[in-house]
Amino acid sequence: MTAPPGRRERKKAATRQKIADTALRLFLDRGYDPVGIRDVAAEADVAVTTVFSHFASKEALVFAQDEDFEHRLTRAVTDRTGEALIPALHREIRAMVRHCAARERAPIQRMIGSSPALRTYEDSMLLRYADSLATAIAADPDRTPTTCRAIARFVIDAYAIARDAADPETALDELFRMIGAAWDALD
Amino acid sequence: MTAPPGRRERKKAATRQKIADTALRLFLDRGYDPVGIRDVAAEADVAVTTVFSHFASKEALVFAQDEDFEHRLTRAVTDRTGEALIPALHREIRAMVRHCAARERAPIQRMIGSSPALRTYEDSMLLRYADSLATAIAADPDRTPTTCRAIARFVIDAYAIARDAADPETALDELFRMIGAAWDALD
DNA sequence: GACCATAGCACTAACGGTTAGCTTTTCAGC
DNA sequence: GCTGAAAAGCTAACCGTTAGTGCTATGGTC
Repeated sequence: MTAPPGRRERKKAATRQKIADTALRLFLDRGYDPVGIRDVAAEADVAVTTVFSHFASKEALVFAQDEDFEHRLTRAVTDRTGEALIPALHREIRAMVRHCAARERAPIQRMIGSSPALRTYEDSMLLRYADSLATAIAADPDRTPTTCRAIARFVIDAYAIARDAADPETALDELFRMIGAAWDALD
Repeated sequence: MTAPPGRRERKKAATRQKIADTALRLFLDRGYDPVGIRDVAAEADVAVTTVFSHFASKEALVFAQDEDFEHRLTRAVTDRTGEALIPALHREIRAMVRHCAARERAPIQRMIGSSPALRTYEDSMLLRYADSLATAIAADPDRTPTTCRAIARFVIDAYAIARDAADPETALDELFRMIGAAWDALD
């Protein structure tokens, strides 16, 4: 994908990574709210403006690694060969749920759950994913825009609900049974 | 409900109303972003801290009137006598969509639509409504928590999607056909 | 190898939403 | 009227975020 990264881009990526790592370390160590942007910048040895040139907001620092979720979701729709839409999405969402339930993610999830700002940010992030997903689904000309938006949001809902459930995978199966029924009701 | 309001509470309510009215007037007049909290406070002739003692944030000023939506939704579930769940919710959401599509609301909707901060705030507000609604639905012991949360979020999705559709009422009918199918799939 | 356009970063200073700390006013009940 | 508490006020700050400006290193071009 990136044949000759070039020194400049490598340095840029390194700076970005250093900022993200430092921020996550400080957040997990002292808590999200008590650590200020100025603290992160000082610890990463960059200027405050540099932090904001790499990340749009303080909350974005926490979700720096989750940015490919959006692409994975849309590719799960566009790249499928013959497979039906709902099962493909089911599979992808299951992988995402598993990834977030990994043991190493537990402290991060706890931090997100205990900060209203982070929760709100994640919710709006997921809504943006739903919009992208709806666009991808709408490539099928048989479905109305309303239907596509609905399925997209239902799928995102399923992710959010299953992740917080006691038994995520079982809950996800149940949720996708509902989504499948909703999808099939459009004849 | 509130037998003797009392002078103190009347004055408090009046102050709150004055702040909300002033804010909405200034926002619609000069735009949401350009008008600061200090402008609103000065124009309403109160202190900045008084504004924040009545409203949790600047965005909340815009949605001061929509606070009974949450109660209307939960009551639509708890107060129904024999009526099935989904039709009752369909009726209530239709009323809410109609209310928001009223001619007098157009400038406000336009303002909300053109401000990312307001859009995000409304989205998180709707998610809170979904949580309340899920709790109300969960009063029926036959349904799992996961199912209740799913239906609640689907219903809120339907509201959000229908409101932005070209033909809101037709879209809402289609969306509730999907929700009904999802609901019936749980046997 | 020298030259230049540009991207990345730094620094200062500010803006705007939000809150803390504390005083003053206003109402309700005795 | 007196008192305790709620409401409102004032000041001053905190913190995320941005504008403005300039410096430096890098990559492409001659």
